[in-house]
Amino acid sequence: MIRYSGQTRVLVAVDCIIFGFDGDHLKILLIQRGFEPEIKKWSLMGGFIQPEESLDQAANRILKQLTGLEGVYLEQMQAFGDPKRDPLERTIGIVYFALIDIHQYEKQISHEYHAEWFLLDLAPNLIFDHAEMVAMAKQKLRYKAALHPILFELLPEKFTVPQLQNLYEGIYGASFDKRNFSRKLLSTGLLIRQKEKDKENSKKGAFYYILDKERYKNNFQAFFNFVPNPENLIL
Amino acid sequence: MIRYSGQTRVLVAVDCIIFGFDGDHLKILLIQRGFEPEIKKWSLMGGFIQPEESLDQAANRILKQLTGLEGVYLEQMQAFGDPKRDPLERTIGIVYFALIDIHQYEKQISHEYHAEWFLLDLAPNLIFDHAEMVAMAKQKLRYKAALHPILFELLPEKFTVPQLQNLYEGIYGASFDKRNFSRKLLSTGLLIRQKEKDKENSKKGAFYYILDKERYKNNFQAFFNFVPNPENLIL
DNA sequence: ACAAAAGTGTTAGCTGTACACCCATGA
DNA sequence: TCATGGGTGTACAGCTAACACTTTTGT
Repeated sequence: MIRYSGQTRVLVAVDCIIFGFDGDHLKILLIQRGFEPEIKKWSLMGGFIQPEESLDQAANRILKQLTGLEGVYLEQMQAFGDPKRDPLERTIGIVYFALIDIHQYEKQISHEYHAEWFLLDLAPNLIFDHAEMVAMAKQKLRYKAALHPILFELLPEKFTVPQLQNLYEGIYGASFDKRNFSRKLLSTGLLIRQKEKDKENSKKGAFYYILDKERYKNNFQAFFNFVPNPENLIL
Repeated sequence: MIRYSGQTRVLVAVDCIIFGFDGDHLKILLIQRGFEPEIKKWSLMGGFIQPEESLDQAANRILKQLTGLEGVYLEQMQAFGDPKRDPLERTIGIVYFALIDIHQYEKQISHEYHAEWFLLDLAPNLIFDHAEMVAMAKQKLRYKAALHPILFELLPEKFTVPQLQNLYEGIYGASFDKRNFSRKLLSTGLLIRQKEKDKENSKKGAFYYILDKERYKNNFQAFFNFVPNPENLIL
């Protein structure tokens, strides 16, 4: 087979930043690396790209290996290519970030990787440049969530407005007026109120809502303004 | 040297989408590919990553090779990794997009690559998946320019408000009210009016402005709303 | 009865947008 | 003097944000 001559070939790894929300805090799922170098240190879940798979396929495969989940929100973020980022051998790292329902994950967890959820702001030291990747993903999530309705991906199918508000408040480290929040949210027309209430978090109970998937798809690219005074936030 | 065993190494190419604005239309700079496969076909400017350079360095090198320019706006966009995207050998393509002042380029052009500017919507057929890359870059540019003041990068140091409005109108294929446009723009405080006027495009002449670089840096991450009715645009 | 969280309505200020006229100049 | 493009002000509508009270129910 003819190939390009005189060029260096390198490893390409796909790393996944997996976000989850436990009801109070935003978390990321980390694993203990199973091979040298840096064995046993905390790391993002990743893997080398295989000969016959695309980048998206690799990311989905890696996510499934760890969480058992398929069809979740997964987006390519950025490629990292410092020549020294992996001390053993040059590796280009292509980072994806995923938003999953943390409770779904708990049902299907694979224990093979010694994975653990960490509070986003209290994560342990990570190998290589993974901390930089996580920092960028956090920025990106804030940025994107301010404009597009992606945070639903972190919640179960049925969720309440106060839960969603908690999530936004957690992500932006700010508190929003609940009347304005609820009005803005419901005015998108993306939510369908259910008959049942969530009685776990209050005596009165809060109505469950589900996403109107059709409208969600159609409205995804529209600009929203889910965060009051976005110019005051550090993105 | 110890290496990761049993893994496939692949080529990594960096491809640059170079945008320019001729005063009326948004254009991209394409080259005629100089080697097989697909020799002589139109292509983005690209090159394989070298052993000791980072991705950003590679992109800057490639941009400089073609245009002679340094220090221009350059942003990593997306990695493309379909296993069959290059028929000769598997190659991961990492795409950057650059915004340059087309007139600067003309001063420093390298003729080595048979480069030509094409109207964005009338570009020729491109090799591999380059057309997909360009389509994505166009979307991304529209998206980003609606929120951040990046289009200055396409203009000379001194520019007029009508020029800038032309640029926005070209990019969004829409026409904006000049009173509202000018007010919105000047209210950002990013522009400093000069004493001279551009007399080339009108008898009365239009004041030149320059960017307040300090404020530009500080305000870059703030949200703007440069495009009226953004929800009507297809991004 | 009381504590705790859910749910809802009004107003004032601001921002976005529509719209029309005068100005400066070269031909 | 006229045609061309540059520059500006105002008014209305819609949105954002600030703000407080009632409802429900478990204990």
